[in-house]
Amino acid sequence: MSEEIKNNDNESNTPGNFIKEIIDEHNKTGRFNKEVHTRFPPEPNGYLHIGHAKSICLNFGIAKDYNGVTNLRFDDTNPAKEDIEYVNSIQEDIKWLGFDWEDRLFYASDYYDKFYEFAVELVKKGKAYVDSSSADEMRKMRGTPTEPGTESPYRNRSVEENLDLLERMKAGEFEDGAHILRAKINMSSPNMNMRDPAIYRIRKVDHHRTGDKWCIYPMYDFAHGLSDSLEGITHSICTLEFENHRPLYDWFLDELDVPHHPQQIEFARLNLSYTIMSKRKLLKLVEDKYVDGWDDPRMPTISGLRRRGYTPASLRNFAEEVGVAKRDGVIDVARLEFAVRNDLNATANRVMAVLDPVKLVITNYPDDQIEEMDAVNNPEDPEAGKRKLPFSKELYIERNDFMEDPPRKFFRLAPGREVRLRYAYIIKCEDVVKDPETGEVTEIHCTYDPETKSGSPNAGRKVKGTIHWVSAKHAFNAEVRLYDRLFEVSDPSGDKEKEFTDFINPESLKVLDNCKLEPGLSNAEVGDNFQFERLGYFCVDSKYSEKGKPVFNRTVTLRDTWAKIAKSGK
RNA sequence: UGUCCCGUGGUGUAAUUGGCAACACGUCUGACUCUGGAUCAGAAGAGUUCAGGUUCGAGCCCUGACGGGACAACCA
Repeated sequence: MSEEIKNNDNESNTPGNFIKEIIDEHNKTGRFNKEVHTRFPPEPNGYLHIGHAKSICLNFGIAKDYNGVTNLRFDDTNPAKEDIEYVNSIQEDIKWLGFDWEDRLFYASDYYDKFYEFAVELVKKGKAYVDSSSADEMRKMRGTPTEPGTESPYRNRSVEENLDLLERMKAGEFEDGAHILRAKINMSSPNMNMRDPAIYRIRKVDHHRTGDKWCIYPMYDFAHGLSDSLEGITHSICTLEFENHRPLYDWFLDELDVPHHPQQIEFARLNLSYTIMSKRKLLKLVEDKYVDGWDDPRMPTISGLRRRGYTPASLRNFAEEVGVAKRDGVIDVARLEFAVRNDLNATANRVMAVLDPVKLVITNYPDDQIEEMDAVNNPEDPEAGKRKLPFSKELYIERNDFMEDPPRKFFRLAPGREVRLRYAYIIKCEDVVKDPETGEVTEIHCTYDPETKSGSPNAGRKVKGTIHWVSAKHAFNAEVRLYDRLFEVSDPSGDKEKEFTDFINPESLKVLDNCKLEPGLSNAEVGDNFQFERLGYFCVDSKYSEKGKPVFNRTVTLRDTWAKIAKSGK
């Protein structure tokens, strides 16, 4: 009996954060007499990344917490940078993440007519003017953060003249940059954003939605708050760098005759160690071919993470775990890796895969005998059932599961030692065959103990190690791609002397083309996730796989305490 | 030399709105184990940037310092 938790209907019941405090306060005072309404407002100028995922989870999550709704709105006010390709990929990524904007898909460009009317209203109120200074002149007149700006010589044009000029700007009479519409606020404001910011600029380019209808386009600061207002957004959540823009956001809504004034709230964007998030830099990685496109499995893009094998749930849980605050910080990628492991551990079927094979011969096993061994698909999930694994005299095992001269704490195979072959027998290493030239081990000869078959009554004998294997004659040969962190330093942008590309991890991708997998894996399909026992989680690559010939990507390794011991040298 | 924001274990978030700091990741033990995975049990680790003040009592309020960040696109 624990029904003591009291809950206001309009109060959240998930862990607190500063945004919820603000919303709770609004609900208490009745600032908005409507449900919580948020929006996710990407500019369609690139692919979404894990940082956007945080924002998506936040916006949709907060709304859901309060029984509200969320819009998807493309902030498409700069046609020069935007493209339909991005509006499509963005929608795909949000859906894949598991969020639904239902019928609330909007574009800032839907409001271009209204924006123009608002601009006219501003001009008529004497709150905006057309400036004919060049961009360069304007920059000089803007001053610096510590010095006030100076007023433009065009600042006091009459309303009539401004109206006329604005109309002719719209009509296409002027070239790009000839004139610009500015808000008339305060050139000596300590907040640079208030020094007569631009509202409309001339851009004679086609827009991916409105075509050539417009040649003047609104600026973000003008368009964003108005879009929010028109859509009835209550809480407009954005990142910290817009903090100084809030007075301007509010100014437009105060000056203009709008029915509704949303609250802008800023939070700290996601920073991940060993990861780059800047769109410009991600673009460089793609353009200069450091990676294999926006969806390269090493990219922090949602499409990259998807191809890497990350699940939507793992990303959502990650976003939930890292929380939200105003303090800027860096999240360790290890947490993202934890999130996938955690999800995949519960859901991914286990399979046997030998990535770096060396042949193992069981000398006392009958030449042509084949046994079917029972293997559990997922010990975490009884529903997942069992499967049969063919076992025979010649097997492949992982090269690094054998050492001729093992260090302390090495529990695996070595001359004279016993290990268990998972789901099969205990074997003992009797001999090693080497290439006379290179000295490389080419075959390991073992004997098996027939009494120790997995599942049999006498199987109980304990040995120190268990290793995985694949029957040589049944093995499915496949390509496996081992991905690791793209950068070898925690903060690739932290060194002023060097380019971030100087820190690319040369081992971030290893392609292995002679991997021996259990036969059933030949049927694996895109979207399947597996745990290769003792190695890590792998998925079927969506780009290089062919029917019947899947290529596998390593999503993340298993936690590996042996690697840690080996590395520490003890 | 301006304005705004931020400052809690290694990292990230909490702290019933003023009642002697909790959770997660990471780290380290140990148990268990046919995955050196998972699981289980436990440990170490902050007295909340600093200094004053208000208060019976401050991480929460006030003042000042210090530290970090944002702002000078006709980008978003």
